[in-house]
Amino acid sequence: MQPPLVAVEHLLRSDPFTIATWNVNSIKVRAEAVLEWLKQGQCDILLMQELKSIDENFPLDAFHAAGYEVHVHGQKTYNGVAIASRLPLTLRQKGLPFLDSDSDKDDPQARYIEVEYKQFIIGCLYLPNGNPVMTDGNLSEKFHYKCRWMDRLNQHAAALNMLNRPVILAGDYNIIPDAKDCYDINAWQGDALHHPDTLKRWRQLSYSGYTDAWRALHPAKTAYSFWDYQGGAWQKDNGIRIDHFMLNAEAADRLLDTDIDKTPRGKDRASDHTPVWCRFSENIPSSD
DNA sequence: ATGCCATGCTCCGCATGA
Repeated sequence: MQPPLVAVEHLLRSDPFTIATWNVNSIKVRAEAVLEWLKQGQCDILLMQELKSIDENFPLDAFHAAGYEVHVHGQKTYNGVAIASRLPLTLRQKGLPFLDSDSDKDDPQARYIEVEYKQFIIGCLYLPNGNPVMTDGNLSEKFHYKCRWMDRLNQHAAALNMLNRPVILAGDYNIIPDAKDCYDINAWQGDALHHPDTLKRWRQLSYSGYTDAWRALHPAKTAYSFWDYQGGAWQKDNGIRIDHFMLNAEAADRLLDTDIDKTPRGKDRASDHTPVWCRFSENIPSSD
């Protein structure tokens, strides 16, 4: 009589859950579309970037009414990140730690927010674009900032990985990892999204133990998460894959599935990005 | 090399994005 009870108990203890990341390009303009997408009921935790809003103007009431609590790290006009969740989260921090070599330990750009759900640590990030790479024959301040920001992310990712907990670092990385992640990589050679200096830092994140979840489960596929508003990029499918889930080993072991939901990008007044999601099991799935 | 398109802010042109 015991075995069926044990099996049921196991299911109750390890509910799978889904995290998505979506650069919404203004929460004010996109709130309705985001809530409509959440209403489908498949997303438990949504990581958002490019709110372009201060904390006070985030449409909290509408998210609460839909059953989601929200942690916001906003900023006027630019950047801004938030995490909406129908599972109970604890806020860990807003902003990334600085490097010892950073002379200025201040950064007004709201690009990182981190929470935990049970044993999972979840970071939501909006990595700087970094273009133009050059100004007046020298590497630009914007490109330099992107490289420094990636150094800060990598340092923080390595520190989190020491905790022996599942770590999920997801968001708009503004990195095209490979030719397969682009309609025409030649058009992007030397761009800040596919530049030797930023690709090197992207690889450093892999070397320190983090895996690109979507690429791991779709090794030979081409799919995109961003299509420019300009030049009919969506209609021509001139996209790039720049929104990523990077998972440490403990998180990768719990990954059940991942994909990109193209549907929102095809709607009226869409963001130029579309959601990418990952489904996780709370415990490491056993093969028996 | 740049515009294309979209967004926010201070205004009706500019900065930013990728």
